[in-house]
Amino acid sequence: MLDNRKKKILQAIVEEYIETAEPVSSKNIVEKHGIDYSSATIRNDMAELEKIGLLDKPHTSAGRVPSAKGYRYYVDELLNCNNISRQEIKYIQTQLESKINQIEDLTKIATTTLSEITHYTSVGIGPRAGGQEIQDIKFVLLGTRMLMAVILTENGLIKETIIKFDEDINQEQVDTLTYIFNNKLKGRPLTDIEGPFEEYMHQEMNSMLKVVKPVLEQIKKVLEEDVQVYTEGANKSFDLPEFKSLEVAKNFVNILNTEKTKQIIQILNSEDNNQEINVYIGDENSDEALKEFSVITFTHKDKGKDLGTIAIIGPTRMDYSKVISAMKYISQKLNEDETKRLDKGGNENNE
Amino acid sequence: MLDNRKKKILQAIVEEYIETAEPVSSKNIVEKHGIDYSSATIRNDMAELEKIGLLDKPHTSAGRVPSAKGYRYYVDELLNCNNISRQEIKYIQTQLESKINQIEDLTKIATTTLSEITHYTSVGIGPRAGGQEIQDIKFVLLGTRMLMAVILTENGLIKETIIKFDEDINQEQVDTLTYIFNNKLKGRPLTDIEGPFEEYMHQEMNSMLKVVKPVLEQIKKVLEEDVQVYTEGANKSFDLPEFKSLEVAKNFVNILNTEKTKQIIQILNSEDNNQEINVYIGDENSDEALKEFSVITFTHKDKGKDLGTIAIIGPTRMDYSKVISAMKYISQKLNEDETKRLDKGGNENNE
DNA sequence: TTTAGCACTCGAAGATAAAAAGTGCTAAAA
DNA sequence: TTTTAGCACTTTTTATCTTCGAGTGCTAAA
Repeated sequence: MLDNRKKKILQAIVEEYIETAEPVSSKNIVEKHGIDYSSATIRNDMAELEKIGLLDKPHTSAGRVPSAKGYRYYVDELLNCNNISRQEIKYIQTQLESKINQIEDLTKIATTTLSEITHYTSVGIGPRAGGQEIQDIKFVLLGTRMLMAVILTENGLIKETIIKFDEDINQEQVDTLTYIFNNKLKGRPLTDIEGPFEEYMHQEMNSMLKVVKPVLEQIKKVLEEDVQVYTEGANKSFDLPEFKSLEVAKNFVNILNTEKTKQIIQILNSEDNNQEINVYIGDENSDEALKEFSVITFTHKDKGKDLGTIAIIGPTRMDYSKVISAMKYISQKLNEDETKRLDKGGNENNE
Repeated sequence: MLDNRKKKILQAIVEEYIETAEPVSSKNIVEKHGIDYSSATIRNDMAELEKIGLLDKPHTSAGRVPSAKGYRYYVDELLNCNNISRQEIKYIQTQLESKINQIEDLTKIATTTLSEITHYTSVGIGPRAGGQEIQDIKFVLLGTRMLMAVILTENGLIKETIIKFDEDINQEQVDTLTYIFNNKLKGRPLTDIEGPFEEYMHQEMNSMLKVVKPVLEQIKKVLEEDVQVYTEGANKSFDLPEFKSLEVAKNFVNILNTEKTKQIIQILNSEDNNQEINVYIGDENSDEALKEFSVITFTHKDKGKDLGTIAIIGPTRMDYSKVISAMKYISQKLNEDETKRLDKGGNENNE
């Protein structure tokens, strides 16, 4: 357990370093952070904080820098998570209330807003469709050899895809298709489309196989692949001093490579953590590429159902207070809206 | 007009510089590019090429570097635009022939493929829907207060959007909607949805206004906004020596900012140029941010209709020969496939 | 018209030195 | 026991100078 003064010193160092990106000296703490002891006293405490592993020292004659563990302590114990101004609150409200037609749009807007408020790079991924219950499936014939499948889930997620055929198909076949799919799948999780349902179709619906097979394949493809990824404000990070190092900048661009981002966020989220907001600092990240960055994520959920994940990615020297405050507020706001949305039966005004 | 030797020297300098990123010396040209004159002779020619503005000199004791004008001459007069290997051709074929369901997918795959072949960053934007003729419009009721509109155009472009209502709507209203829209809009360009049609609806269809108004608004929104942008291989550029300069790297990331890319490519394409492939070298770009980069674009067209634009963005020291060769091949291949696709009536196998 | 030869220029790389910033420790003060 | 003044020590930063090498430009001859 740290005594009070050490806590204050750690906090001062973390906050000063977040602000200036320069190692913090004992003198600086006395002068700028109103801790009324001599610099020698501070130095002694700093040496101890370093011994416990909360601070690092770039070299002998530099000041101190928080270690990953130091940031962790700060985030867990010292951080003010209500660091958000009236203006910012107003801005978030305006943004989130703009006209939205789908859950994906909501995630996207939240992603953008978060990046704008925090000035860090944000990444959003749409909800994983997997576990959700199917509410309705529609098939629409487009021309003679093309079909559109529209799948609605309980949470208002809408997936649509185009299916093309080698031969003409007619309205009757489409109606049968609609009937079978709805009859067998309504109320079941999306994942049921693969597995038992597929087997059933193959065995019982032999006559329809020519139509059913491409449909199933295409739907499966869409459910697997189509996780939308939004990246916002990648350029903002490049103004940060840590991006002076070409190596860091390169790694960062590599991480934002869509393929990789998706993977990473999913790894992060799968790691049990059912906290509202998850913070991964530096080498706490299991992914090698992320070890010199920090990631803060939250998943917008409703009754345990995933509605999309949003993350902030930045240097370990990140303004945790600001990011976490903004996330908390956005998260809360999304939940309010969600409640409203469901109360109204999914019928927001389009105007 | 350049004499033969000067042409050869210019070509040697451009190609050597593209390969090594180092200023090229007179000695290098004699030794590595089989031009059988003394270095002094080459030096004299180089001085003249510099005087005409085709070469630049970083400083007195460095070799020469092509100027934007020099690259332009090279691209227009000296370039081998058939610089593509058997292997690469094969790879492109495989990629483009993979299962594709929509024009957007095709643009996306072509964008990815181009980046993979050239090792530069590529950007693709989906077709602008604007001018295309409407082939069919479908409305699908999803629940009681939600409608999906699906618009098919003559070229197989499919746009869909969700519309939400304040009040319940019924199947009858949807049928009326379908009838009116198709009756009035089939065979007309998409742009007709705004303007005369909108006025007509407001005047004649007063009874339906509550339903029609949100529909029109949402459709207009989708047609305006929803130009897909794909960026591929942004990380590849970061290995190029010009990206050692932080300033350059930063500008580049800024350009790839989705918003901006879209804008830029559309500016580039609006500049009359109805060439198959357009090359904009360094300060030939009107956009300030692009002046230290080169952009090569082509638009995949069918009967004058825009089916998507793909661009390569890289340093002015770009391997024009390789990029242009790859683009030419992809462009040609896309046109072949397009012909096939239309012949078959838009019915590719889904398998 | 071409080329050999050489003086000249400029940047890159290395060496040295002085300056600046901060710590760690010792010994004294509170 | 805790705090602090003071100072030696360490390490980075910055500036200046030198040297080295690469490459040109020009002159005069082939």
